[in-house]
Amino acid sequence: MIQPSACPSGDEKVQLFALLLETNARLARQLGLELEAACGMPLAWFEVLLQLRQAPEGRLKMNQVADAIVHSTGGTTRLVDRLEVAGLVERRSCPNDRRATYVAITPAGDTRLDHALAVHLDYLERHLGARLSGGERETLAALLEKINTAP
Amino acid sequence: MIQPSACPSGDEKVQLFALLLETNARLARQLGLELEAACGMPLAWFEVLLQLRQAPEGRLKMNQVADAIVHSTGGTTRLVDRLEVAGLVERRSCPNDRRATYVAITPAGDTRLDHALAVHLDYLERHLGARLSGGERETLAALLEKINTAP
DNA sequence: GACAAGTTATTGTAGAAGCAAGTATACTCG
DNA sequence: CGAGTATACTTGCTTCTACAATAACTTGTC
Repeated sequence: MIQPSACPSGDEKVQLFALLLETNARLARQLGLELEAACGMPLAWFEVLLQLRQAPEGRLKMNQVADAIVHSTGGTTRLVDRLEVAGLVERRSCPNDRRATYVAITPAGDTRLDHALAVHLDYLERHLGARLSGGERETLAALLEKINTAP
Repeated sequence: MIQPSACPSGDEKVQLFALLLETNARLARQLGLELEAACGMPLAWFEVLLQLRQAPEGRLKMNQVADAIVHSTGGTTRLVDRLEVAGLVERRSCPNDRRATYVAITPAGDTRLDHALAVHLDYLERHLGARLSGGERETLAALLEKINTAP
């Protein structure tokens, strides 16, 4: 034990949190670099496209995108702007609610996402697949889900 | 299953990765807000101070700080600049290697860190403590360690 | 000892994200 | 119906971070 018990910086939860932060940062950084190098696509773009593909009809409202990727709405507006300029995504008006706008993945976006997914899967195989068994990955997913449940 | 098997976006590892990203982003954002509100301290400052306290003699070299918090060295230079202006940290020359500079936590930094840790522990109790058992936290930590091991 | 190659930190510049304010649309209730 | 409130997005501004180039120093080799 590095720190005496009077000092809470050695607390088990503190360590766990720090570990989570670090693991995530390393994975995200590495994947981001590989994605950028291989596809010219920032990780944030990939996240958006993936969320759109998984959504019913391949589209989400702006605020749903923001929530899914945990960005502010302002940041999401600009992010979608860039994706739209790149032609990977398009805005569509929402007939029921004229305040809202849908973000839909385009065919070009679909193609680019396939390419990015190939890179991503290769990356995951090397990092998650090689280091964790299938059972371990399931366990990890279950634990993260538990943390992620709304308060 | 939402997507047919031909589409790898539903792949188990892809989902796991997305979940990791999301969980981390939510926790970091929430903690960052609470820390900022209660202590006027950004999460990045907290991370640096915590790493310094845990280091032997309460100091690290710049590049060790950068690695520990997963920042670029350029970004770390500026981050330490701000911490130094705030008086929470100080730079010290390294006698053995005059290229390197130590970053050491100051008494003021120690005090602020204690305050921030109180907020942090309260936060962790609510989010990790309440949602995961001690055994689950251990398991999670072990799995993250496995991922985190260098290639 | 001196040159080459590698390491460590800083700086210039650009891009991305957040917050807060602003605009437009929808909902609620008297 | 109309005033007031809530929601959805955008925009202005600021801050933070990364990348690349640079400067200072160390190490290895001849």
